[in-house]
Amino acid sequence: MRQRLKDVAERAGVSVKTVSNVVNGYVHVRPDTRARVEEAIAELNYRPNLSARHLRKGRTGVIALAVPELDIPYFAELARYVVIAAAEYGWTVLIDQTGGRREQERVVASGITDHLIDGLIFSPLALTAEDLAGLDGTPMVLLGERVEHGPADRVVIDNVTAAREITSHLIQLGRRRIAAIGSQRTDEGASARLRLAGYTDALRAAGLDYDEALVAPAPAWHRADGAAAMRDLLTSGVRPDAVFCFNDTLALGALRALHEAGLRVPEDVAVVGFDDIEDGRFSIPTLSTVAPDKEQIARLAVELLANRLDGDRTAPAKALSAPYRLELRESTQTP
Amino acid sequence: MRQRLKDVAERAGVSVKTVSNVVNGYVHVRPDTRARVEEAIAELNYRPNLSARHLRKGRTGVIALAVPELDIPYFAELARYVVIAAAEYGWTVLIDQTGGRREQERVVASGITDHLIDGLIFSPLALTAEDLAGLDGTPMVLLGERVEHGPADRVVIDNVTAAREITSHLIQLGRRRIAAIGSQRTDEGASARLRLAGYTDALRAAGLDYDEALVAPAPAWHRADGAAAMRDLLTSGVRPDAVFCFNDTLALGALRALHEAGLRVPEDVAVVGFDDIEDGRFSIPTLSTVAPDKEQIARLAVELLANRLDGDRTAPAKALSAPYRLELRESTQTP
DNA sequence: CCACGTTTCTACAACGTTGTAGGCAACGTT
DNA sequence: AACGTTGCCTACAACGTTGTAGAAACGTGG
Repeated sequence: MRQRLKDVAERAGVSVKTVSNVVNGYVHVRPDTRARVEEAIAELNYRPNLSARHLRKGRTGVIALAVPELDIPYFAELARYVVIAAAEYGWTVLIDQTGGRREQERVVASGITDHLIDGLIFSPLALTAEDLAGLDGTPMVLLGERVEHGPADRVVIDNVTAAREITSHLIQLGRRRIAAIGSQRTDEGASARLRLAGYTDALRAAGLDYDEALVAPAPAWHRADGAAAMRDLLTSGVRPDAVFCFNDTLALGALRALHEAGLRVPEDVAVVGFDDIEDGRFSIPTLSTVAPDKEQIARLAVELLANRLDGDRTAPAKALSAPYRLELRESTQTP
Repeated sequence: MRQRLKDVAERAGVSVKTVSNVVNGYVHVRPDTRARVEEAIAELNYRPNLSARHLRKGRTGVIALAVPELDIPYFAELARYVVIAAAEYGWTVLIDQTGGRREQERVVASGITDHLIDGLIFSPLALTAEDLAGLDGTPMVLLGERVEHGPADRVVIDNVTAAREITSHLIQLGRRRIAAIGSQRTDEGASARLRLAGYTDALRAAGLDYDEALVAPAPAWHRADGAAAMRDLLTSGVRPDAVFCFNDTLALGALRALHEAGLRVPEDVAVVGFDDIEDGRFSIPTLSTVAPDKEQIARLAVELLANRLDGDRTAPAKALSAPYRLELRESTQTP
């Protein structure tokens, strides 16, 4: 049977409130009283009932992180850093999987978790600004560019510049027929749109023509999609000498398809990705990529949430930018 | 401002309890009353306060999944299936990261999450049976073999047989100098010990000598450890013609090290792993592996927890076994 | 038309916690 | 000696919900 403050109080011969004061570190408790209470706590192995505490205080000490899929490495790595950053604020993180489905995302945003959580860090794939409008509820921080003019705080990275830089790197290597993998309909992929913009910027700056045949769409950004898109590019006869994949899993799929086609990377085709997931450091060849500072993204998101919780809930939404760097590895560097 | 039952009750002109009855689907409510209440609920956008509900009911509807690291693909994939399986019981899953550190695992086991969770699914790396002894608290299901004679329900797979089968596969391919990567001190790696046992079983059954020089330890089971262990094997001069890595990330690291050494897989060295993570289906070459049925593992774990919650909490601990199969891919099959 | 069971609804208490208000000593100051 | 201040502690109420007990309204069969 679980012990309550009352049980501890009886054992220590004090009032319930005094035990509560000891548990909460209230200063005005005589040392010997404190000792007696602490002894009773230890003997009964008392631990507070969080539901009751939170009912009373109005805070739960739990925040949620909602991501499309946990087994997408980027999100798993991000989740790890969010858990670590949240721990510094004494928060527990509840992780929600939306599957990237708009309906599920809407449910999460409108607070399926109800009064269980104090705040939400949210990486939406399908949600729109309208879905978010008129949310009275839980403070929220959005990750990524999916919802650009919503009412919530955001953490982003400069996708356009990053995409331009990694594409320019390919151009500096002497590549001229640079394909892109991962374009999506504008209404579904904000990241795709921004990375495509950076790609075309870089081509234009170098005086290269934009060739639509070199841009391959990908319905999702999984390995299988990357492999399929690469195969399409190879069979269509456009003969790329480099590929910019809009994320690393696409790139790993593309590497696989190039391997199956008997092409060498980077000699025949240079490949770059985006995200810097662990796999890309050990793939064959290792993968050049844009490495967003995930630790920083997580930290900023948690800080924004903390400010929102403790500060002004009606202040205008802020967008913070996290740094990134280029990680150049074997898939672009001839040994 | 958040709405309460009381607000809805006033608006609908009924008692608080009637609103509660409507919310909980109690049958004896007149249709027109029900309609009035539901209208009021919709107008006020009422959602129940879970802390209060749980304080009253003694259940929270939240279970925790504790894993060493979320960015280890095996655990990420497992987490995904646990979330899905738990959803069928109406449970939310709170994911905890222990980092595999014994202290943190002990905290989780003894209930850091306190009254917040109804039960715990736990994949311990460092915990011992003693740490678990005398836990009065939360029902728990353990994953894996780390704690073999503890007081809690468990879901396991038959590691010894699986390891024997995948090793036998290497032997059938004609390999004779089969290395193993991933051995650990017995007090830290129960999985390692069982998989090593299966490996030696297979060698013995085929009349091959067990050569200690062919068994490489790995402090952790990450890609970097696999690569380092493989390099050690190659420089030590034992010249293996096959490697059984005790998990897939080790194997991916080993593939990388073999590639760097200029050796071909599978022609020079065949490689197998364990876990069947997504990466192994797209690596170069694709990875042969033991594929535990993760969906089934998750489902069984959730079912065990459900039985424990609804049924007899003092019934003896059960251990269920989940199926697996061999996935044979390029890293053992010459084209 | 009455007795009785069923339906529909309500009042009250309780879940375990903490904020508020206040009481009682002990102390120092006038 | 009277007073205020401080330290230490307690009683009470409230957070929002639901189980229990029971009251009122309704329907049915005699």
